[in-house]
Amino acid sequence: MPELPEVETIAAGVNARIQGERIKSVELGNKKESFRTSAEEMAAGLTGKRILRVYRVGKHIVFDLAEGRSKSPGAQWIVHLGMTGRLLVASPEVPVPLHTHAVLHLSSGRELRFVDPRRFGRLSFLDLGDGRDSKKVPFQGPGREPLTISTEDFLKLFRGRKLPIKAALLNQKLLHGVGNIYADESLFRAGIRPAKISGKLTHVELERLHKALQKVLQEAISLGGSSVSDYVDADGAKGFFQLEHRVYLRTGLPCRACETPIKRILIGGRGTHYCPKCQH
DNA sequence: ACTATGTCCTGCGAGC
DNA sequence: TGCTCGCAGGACATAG
Repeated sequence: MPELPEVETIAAGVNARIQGERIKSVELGNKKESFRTSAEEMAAGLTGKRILRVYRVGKHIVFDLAEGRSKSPGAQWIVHLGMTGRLLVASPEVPVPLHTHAVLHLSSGRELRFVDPRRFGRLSFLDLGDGRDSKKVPFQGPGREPLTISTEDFLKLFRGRKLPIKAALLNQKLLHGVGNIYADESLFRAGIRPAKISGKLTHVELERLHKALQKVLQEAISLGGSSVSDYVDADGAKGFFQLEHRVYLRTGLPCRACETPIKRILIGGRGTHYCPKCQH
């Protein structure tokens, strides 16, 4: 489940490998659910464009694309990895994995492949036009960036809400980029029970959560993210943050702080892990 | 305006 | 050993 730190790692890895390359041709699969923009429109839009830059917005990977030698993006390719999506840069002789839904043939002769067994991932193409149409704005993501949001704005997002704080953290329209791992991990580090109602958190608790979330995300980015199930970054290397998990998927194991067994409950249908002694 | 629930999809592991 | 079955979850549609 690639979340913000994993997507950041992958985007940086892809950028380092293919920045500046031109997309010579495109092959798209027939699994319609993978495409938010029709395959025809996407293939036509991508073909011939140059990749200016690859970066992360929320859990999305954004490719800024330009025509010819232009340095301003006239279009964007947006990749959401869903649960099991992967972006691989490979030579043509490397066998194409099962569940490959898109292949971009690049000017270097290599291929950028989008592989996604579960098909929760989504590809979209955004035409930005010549920059004069105010409706054609660059992709901004559904919510606010957790790494840069101010404490004041963070407090506003969660005040007055009647759902569990864990569910609120997962809502991408509030903060984008936080998923199940980092929701659980940040709540542990802030000492807050995941089932606690968002609107009942005190000012102090929300400040602690804001700090804890930013810290845990930054720590994870510096370790290359978590590789819990089938996430592999652009190098094919795995991240190491899972070694730092304090509660996520540690049901029944002793809390790293107090040795109380970690509990697992369901919140909004999601597995949720916490320490009953450290979190209140 | 919010919040809750069901759905999509494949791989994996438990259980027989 | 080999099979079935239930579960995992991010985003979105739909319902309340």
